[in-house]
Amino acid sequence: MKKILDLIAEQMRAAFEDCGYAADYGKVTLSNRPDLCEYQCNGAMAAAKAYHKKPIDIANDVAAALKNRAAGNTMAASVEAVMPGFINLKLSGEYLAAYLDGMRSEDKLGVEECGGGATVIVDYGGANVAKPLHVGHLRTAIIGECIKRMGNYLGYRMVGDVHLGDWGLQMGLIIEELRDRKPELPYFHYEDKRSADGTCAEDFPEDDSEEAPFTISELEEIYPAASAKAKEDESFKARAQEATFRLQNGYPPYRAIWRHIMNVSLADLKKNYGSLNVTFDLWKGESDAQPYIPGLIEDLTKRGLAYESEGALVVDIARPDDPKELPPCIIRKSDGAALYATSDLGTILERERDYAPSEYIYITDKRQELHFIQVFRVAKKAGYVKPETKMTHMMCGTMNGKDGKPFKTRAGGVMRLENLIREIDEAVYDRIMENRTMDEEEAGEASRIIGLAALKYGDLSNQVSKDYVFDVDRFTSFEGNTGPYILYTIVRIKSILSKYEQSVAGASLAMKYEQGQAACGSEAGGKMRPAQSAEEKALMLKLSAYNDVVETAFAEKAPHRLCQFIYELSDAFGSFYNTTMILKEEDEEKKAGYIRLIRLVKDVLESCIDLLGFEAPERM
RNA sequence: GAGUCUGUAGCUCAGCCGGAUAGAGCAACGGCCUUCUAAGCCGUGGGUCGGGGGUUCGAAUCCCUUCAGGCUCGCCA
Repeated sequence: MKKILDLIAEQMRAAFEDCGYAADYGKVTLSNRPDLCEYQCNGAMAAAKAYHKKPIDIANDVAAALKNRAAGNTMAASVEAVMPGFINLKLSGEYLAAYLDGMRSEDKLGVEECGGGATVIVDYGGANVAKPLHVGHLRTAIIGECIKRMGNYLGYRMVGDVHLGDWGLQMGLIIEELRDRKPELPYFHYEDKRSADGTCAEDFPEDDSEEAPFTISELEEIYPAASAKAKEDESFKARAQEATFRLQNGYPPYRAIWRHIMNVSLADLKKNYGSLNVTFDLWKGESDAQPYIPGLIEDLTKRGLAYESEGALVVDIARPDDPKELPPCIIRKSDGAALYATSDLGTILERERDYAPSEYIYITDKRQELHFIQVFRVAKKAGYVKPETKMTHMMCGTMNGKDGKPFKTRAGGVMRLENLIREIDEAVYDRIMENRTMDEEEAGEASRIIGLAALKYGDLSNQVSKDYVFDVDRFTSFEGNTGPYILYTIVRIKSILSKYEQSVAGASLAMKYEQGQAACGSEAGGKMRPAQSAEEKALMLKLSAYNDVVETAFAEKAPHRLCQFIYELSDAFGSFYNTTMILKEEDEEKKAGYIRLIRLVKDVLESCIDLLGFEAPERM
């Protein structure tokens, strides 16, 4: 469906042309003075200078022309020119009701699929293997999931990749720490067995079926211990580097350990991301890029793009118009090892081969800005990515505590994601139990759903690029502009709808037998009615902006716009609900109209929270 | 030092490709439940949009300058 603002603007542009002005001045926006009008056009003031006329004269002319045109259709209820030159417009109730009927009849409630099936890679998550997810992973996961869902909804083919950190020194550290702790493990007796009988008796199965001889809890404890040890113990660090080197060169026992670590860690990561309602299409990692790296380096070197500098192999990426000269991108360290940028470039080669996406979206902490400038420029310069392919780096602000500094636990450590989630769920649970009569099981289930909404909405309602204050107390207080408030709105609507359906079902049981499914929700076939009150009109106007909001939120990569919209929609519903007794309405046709309206509100809200990545409970 | 981002009510944030009286929420205060979930609704108070200059009919929004804070600045990821 066309966006309602565009439909109005079409008329407005035509009206400007009717009066001999350029159509461009006919831009229409939502009114910022709801007390005066619903939509406004400021074009007359902009046109005043170009045409050497008084703004109000132009506005008057155009308003008259618009009324003239409007005679042939039902769009506007009122059009007026106001000093100094605003053109104010109110929509007719019939027109608005018909527009909402259009939304009701479409699968996506009026949202057009503008994506055309174009493939977009979304690289978010960035979890490290064998390390627990912590709050630093929260934003990118939540935002990435939302971007992916919005894109899919709009008809893009979004491919989400977690892109694990699975190939660095951390693996060597774990291997050596494991050797110190459990020297009896077969990985560390590969040569013994081999020399004993001359064959690889203790070869390690290539499949991943064999159970790993350690648990995720052990791994999570091993890594920090090993990391600390490496800082103090040079020989340990050297061993870890050697182990890393051997792993990367395919030493079978270490490959086996690596696979086992991956299995254990992946299962845990999937569980944790799952509890956030975050899923990935691809569970690729840095290790998958390794096969591309030798060819990459050879290619860049052969073509003269990469050269030796201070012992490292680098590619220049500076441009003359940069405000500051940017350092070159290092693709091979002086010790010969590849690094972050190399791995990301290798990954791009693989993605070009497998997907040839029309856009890349990387979602990371903003501190990685320089890294992605470098990688993007090298990829474009070398022609690995087509010039027209968009490469976007969404830079997330930091999640701070109430003190304005990066979020920490009370003890001062890094907060594990699962602990954070548990803390929120428990706060929600307490809240439910103190206010509501709900059995413990249902409350437990509800607290997970509501807690996730509180967490995600609290994050997504802030601008992506800005730092924001994460305040558990505030997020779990659930008043005002919060996720639970949105859920509460949905739950209240659901409650009314189910009561209505019960009454309809009771009244028309006989009819139901005859007409099959038609009886229940018999209001569905009817038409939306023009608003009967200011509150109802405001609610309908807000609803009509849905397709515009979704499109804008994705185009601007701005989930907070979606949050703002559903808050305003919930707010408009709240006012309507408070002034209109829906089920007590005696006029059945009027009541059915209310039901049609609030059902659409519910559908839009549910659709939005699905895009944001959470859901509503049945009761709360 | 250079680059970059941020600065809006006591607190947390919208608004920023120029438009009418700068908006919400929290906190404070006052109303509204024998009526569809009061996690709600209605209302009151609260602002030199960091400061200064400029462009414009018109600036929180654009430009310059200044102050304060964050982040980044070649071999970590």
